[in-house]
Amino acid sequence: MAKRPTVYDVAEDAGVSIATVSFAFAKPEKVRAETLRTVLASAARLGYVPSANARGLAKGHTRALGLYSFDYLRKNTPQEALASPDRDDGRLFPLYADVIQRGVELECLDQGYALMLGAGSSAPNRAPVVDVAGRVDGLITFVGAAHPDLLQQVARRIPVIQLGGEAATAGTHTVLVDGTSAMHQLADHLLTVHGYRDIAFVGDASRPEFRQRLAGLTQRLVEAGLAAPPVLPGRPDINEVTTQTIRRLVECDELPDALVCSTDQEALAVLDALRSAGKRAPEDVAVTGFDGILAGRLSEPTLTTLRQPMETVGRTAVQLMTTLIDGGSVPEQGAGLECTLTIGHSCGC
Amino acid sequence: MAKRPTVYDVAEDAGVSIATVSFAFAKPEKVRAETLRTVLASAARLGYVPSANARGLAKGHTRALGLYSFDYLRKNTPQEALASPDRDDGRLFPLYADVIQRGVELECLDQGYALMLGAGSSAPNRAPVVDVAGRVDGLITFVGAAHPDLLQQVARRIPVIQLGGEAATAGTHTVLVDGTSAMHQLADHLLTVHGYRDIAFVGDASRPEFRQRLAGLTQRLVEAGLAAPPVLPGRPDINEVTTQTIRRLVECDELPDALVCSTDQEALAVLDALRSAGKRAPEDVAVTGFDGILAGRLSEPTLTTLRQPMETVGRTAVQLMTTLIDGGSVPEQGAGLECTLTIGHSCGC
DNA sequence: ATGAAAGCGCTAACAC
DNA sequence: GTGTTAGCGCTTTCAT
Repeated sequence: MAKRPTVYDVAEDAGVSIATVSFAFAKPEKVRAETLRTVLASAARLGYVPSANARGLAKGHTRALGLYSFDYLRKNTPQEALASPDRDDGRLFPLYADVIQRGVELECLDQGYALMLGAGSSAPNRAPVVDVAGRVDGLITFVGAAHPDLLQQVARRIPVIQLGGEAATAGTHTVLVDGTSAMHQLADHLLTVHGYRDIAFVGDASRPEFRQRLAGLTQRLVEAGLAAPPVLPGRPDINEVTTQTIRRLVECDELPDALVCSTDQEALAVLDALRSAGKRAPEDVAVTGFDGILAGRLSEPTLTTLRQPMETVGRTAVQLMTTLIDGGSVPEQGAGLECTLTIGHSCGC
Repeated sequence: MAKRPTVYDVAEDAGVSIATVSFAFAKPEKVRAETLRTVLASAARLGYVPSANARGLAKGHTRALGLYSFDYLRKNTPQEALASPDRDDGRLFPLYADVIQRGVELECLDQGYALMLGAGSSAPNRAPVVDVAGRVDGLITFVGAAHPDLLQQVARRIPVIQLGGEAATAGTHTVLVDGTSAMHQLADHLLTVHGYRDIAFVGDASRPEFRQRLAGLTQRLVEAGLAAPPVLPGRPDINEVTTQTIRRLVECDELPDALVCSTDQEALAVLDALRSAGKRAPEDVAVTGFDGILAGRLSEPTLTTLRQPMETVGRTAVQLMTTLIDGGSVPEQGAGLECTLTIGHSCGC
């Protein structure tokens, strides 16, 4: 890495000015063929690689998009066997966020944008979200991955799109998934097909998707003349919490007809917890998830869940972003993308 | 995105110099508490986000790594049913490269680096690999994803590490996987446990991993007094090629005892092709793969394969890279990482 | 068609 | 502790 050659080096070597070197790369047609050859030859020989930093600085944009995600979503949480022997450690893969990310990657590729990945906590202090924001023309982030204040700050500089949640931070755009109507479908299935009446909700109230999903469920239960579902604590990232919840339920012999979980990860944790508590799903209690991750189709029993159009979410975000960057305007919240009720064995079907 | 505030704006607003603003962020302890508060307040109010481009330019590095991969590996190739209903389209996921990428991502996160993703063809012309190379402190690339000449050029500027292949381009480092000894294991299994004698190899000779794997197999066959295996054309990215190959074999009634495929994707394609030709594995012919992707564990029959430590490959690359960036030195080719023989049903077990 | 020169936003000496 | 200033490497008028 001795000396990174610059335009100056190339210019000198080729016996032209730096402007010509620049043009040779940017607008080859504006340079005489002869000169062009000389310059390109020098560049190749010297091993010239243009600095995207300098270019970005000069042009005011970088042709790169940023994707910011939770760090805890990406950490490895030890899990049960089905948790992919495919991996060196225990984390389930691919998770919800992984598939969305894939959509983002693919669409960036298609649109000719580079993608900068970053992740971190949602702590309000010097967060890395600003770090990635400073490098790109637009920032896509999972709802809740970064502190709203920070995002709002970033949004004054570049377009910001939040993924998969409801409600946007001011100045920010959102790709919506219709969690409410999705839950309606599930509730209808549980109520009508299975005739369950005693239904509880398991989830982490601090997660952004929680409220909407719970609301959707509650709505249908109430419409059916039932009480709002009890909410049991669970945390997709800390199985222990879920385990405690289930143990308590089992010890008090208070298992409901069905445990509707806020996410698939949560549901899988519930399935594990039930198993170790000596109970079975769906015989002793029905269990459902939300998201439609791969692991849910491999679990025993297979998970009844609401499958989100994950890749589409990612691709849509990038499409909105490029529109925004090109000066176009898009509604702050697009129509919510639809989820698909996917029936597995865990609901009793 | 009206006006992206800069250090100048913040400085003016806070009534200090730009140097103080810079210090406030870089070395808060070198600034009087009072001043610090003022500056930070102004920055927050103005929505100041430091430009990583400018910073990178000034400091000479970016704290970002680049990962460059095949575009065709990431495109969607329509596949058979098992090809993951989890997805919006037909591509298998996660593939070999996806899991390695995950390892890279995770390790970057751990080390505090941002990750820039890029992909493209291996065409020698204005390739995007240079584009991502220009933005980062180090470039990790899949063997064969970028043209060697280009890589060599890039390597004069920043450290370059190639993934998963043998042989490095000059000036480049490599994370090796020991494909040869892996193939030995498989060959021994096929030869000893199953007693197969008539073994053929299926793969794309233009792919970098091809040679090593074929060599490993050939070696053992020859040692066992057999002829070198015939090589049948297949291309992991174009099922049609594999289909043709299998059809021809079946029509001529020349199916060998076993078809050793260069990759899992190839093996899955072979399985499909056999099925549509009315033949079955492992009854009519044994089939094996290489890589250990998820889809191979979900296929029918499950695939006997050599599982690469994919996540470890990715993490190792990042570790080498940071060592290199910090001025350390590492051997051009580390010891090859070991693969694990994973027995499925496709070999007849 | 090519060159000269003025920034782009930030960091890092070096002064004060 | 804070301000001045000279770059970092490239793009881009504006001349020539």
